[in-house]
Amino acid sequence: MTKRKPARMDVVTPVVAERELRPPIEAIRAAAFQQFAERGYPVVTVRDIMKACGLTQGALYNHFKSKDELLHDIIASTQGELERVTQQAVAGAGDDPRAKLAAFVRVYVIRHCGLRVEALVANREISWLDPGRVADIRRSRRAIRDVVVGILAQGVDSGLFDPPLIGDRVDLKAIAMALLDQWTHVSMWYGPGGKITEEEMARLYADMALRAVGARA
Amino acid sequence: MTKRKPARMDVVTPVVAERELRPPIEAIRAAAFQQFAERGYPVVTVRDIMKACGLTQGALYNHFKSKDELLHDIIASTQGELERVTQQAVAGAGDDPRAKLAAFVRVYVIRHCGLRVEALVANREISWLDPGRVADIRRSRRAIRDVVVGILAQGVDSGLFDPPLIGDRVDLKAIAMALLDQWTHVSMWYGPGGKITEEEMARLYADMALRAVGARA
DNA sequence: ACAGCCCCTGAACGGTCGTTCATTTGCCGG
DNA sequence: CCGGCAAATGAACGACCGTTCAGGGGCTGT
Repeated sequence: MTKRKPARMDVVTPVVAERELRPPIEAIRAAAFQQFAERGYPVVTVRDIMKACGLTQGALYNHFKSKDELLHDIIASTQGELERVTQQAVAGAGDDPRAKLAAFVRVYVIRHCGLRVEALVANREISWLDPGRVADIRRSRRAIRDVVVGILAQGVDSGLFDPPLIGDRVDLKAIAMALLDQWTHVSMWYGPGGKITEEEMARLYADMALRAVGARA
Repeated sequence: MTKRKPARMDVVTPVVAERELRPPIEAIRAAAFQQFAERGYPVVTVRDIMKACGLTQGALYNHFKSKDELLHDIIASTQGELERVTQQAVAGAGDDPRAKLAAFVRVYVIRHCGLRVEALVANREISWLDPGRVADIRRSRRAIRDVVVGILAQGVDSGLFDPPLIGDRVDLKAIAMALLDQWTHVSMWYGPGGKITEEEMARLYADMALRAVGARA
């Protein structure tokens, strides 16, 4: 409702107005994020996004080449940060693969509880991307999976993990996929309103994972 | 390419032509199924679906009231059958909750490996449905979850399961959700081309589930 | 043989989409 | 104070959407 003049107001920008995402490009990103998460990329129109941040349709194209580029921008930054924080968590967890796995799960699950919106967008909306643009997202996802596979492999080699077999072989990739599916999709049903805190969720999922891979007590 | 006359051909319909899904309504369902799975409900047009089964746009409305009703028809039948086969599997597994859980996982996972398309549609496309139409789908999903919760509760009561705690309480609903997420999303990455058979997948997932809930050997 | 009916056709409708663009706005350095 | 420029406007464009409907077979029962 409040008309939004281009807004320069003062040399000292009021602190309250800080939260209004001053660079319009950030406002667009934020608005698109929320709308994509709530309703899905194909049904959210450029007009929707721009109205949500007090601009008109045409202004989008001063900042992004297309609606598609906007989505890619959003997903890529989210995915990149996920890759970064998980690798960092594992690196800071010492040598024990059990601690590494627990640290990974904790960061991953908490992130998917708290940033439900981002997780949802990144996981559900990739398919709308140009084939060319989706490649680097898939690469990042494979990289994250390989971190898990690496932890599992170390655990098996050191005799600390005793994962279930397929026939007479272990398929660490399949196990990693199964676990990641489980962790990723907390974002689909966890609500901060419930009785369980994010920290409790993280612990529950870590427990289940350690049990599933047969971690020694 | 091949023009498709209304096709009645003979009293004895050739066996080869059997596979062409004679009742057009079935052809529409099948075509819609595949297209929704591959590209997603909002971007698949009525014209796409009808062209895929050799008809024109308008013919859809001889069989369905709207595109929305078509999606609901597809999802509801898939979901209903899933509910049926899982309940049946549990009922035929005897009294031991470990056997019940294993039987449930087996049916559920194999179904999601083999009917990847259906599973994908049912799980990804509900959000496009009218709010009114989605209610019974959600009910069915809750029913399936409650079957799992029931099995877990029986296992805990009988001392055969020792699931991870949240604080000092068990939250069987959260555990059931976590497991179901894991089982559901095999449809997102399992490919029949790989080295693992559906049966092996089922066994792997059952193993992981039994471990996760702390089933006694 | 003919009526009746089911079903398909394909043009048409009203809307909305992503995107473009000429025009206007308001800030900035000098 | 002014010229330049980044950025917003909002009308316009062409395409395509879901849906409707008048018209036209070919089948079936009598």
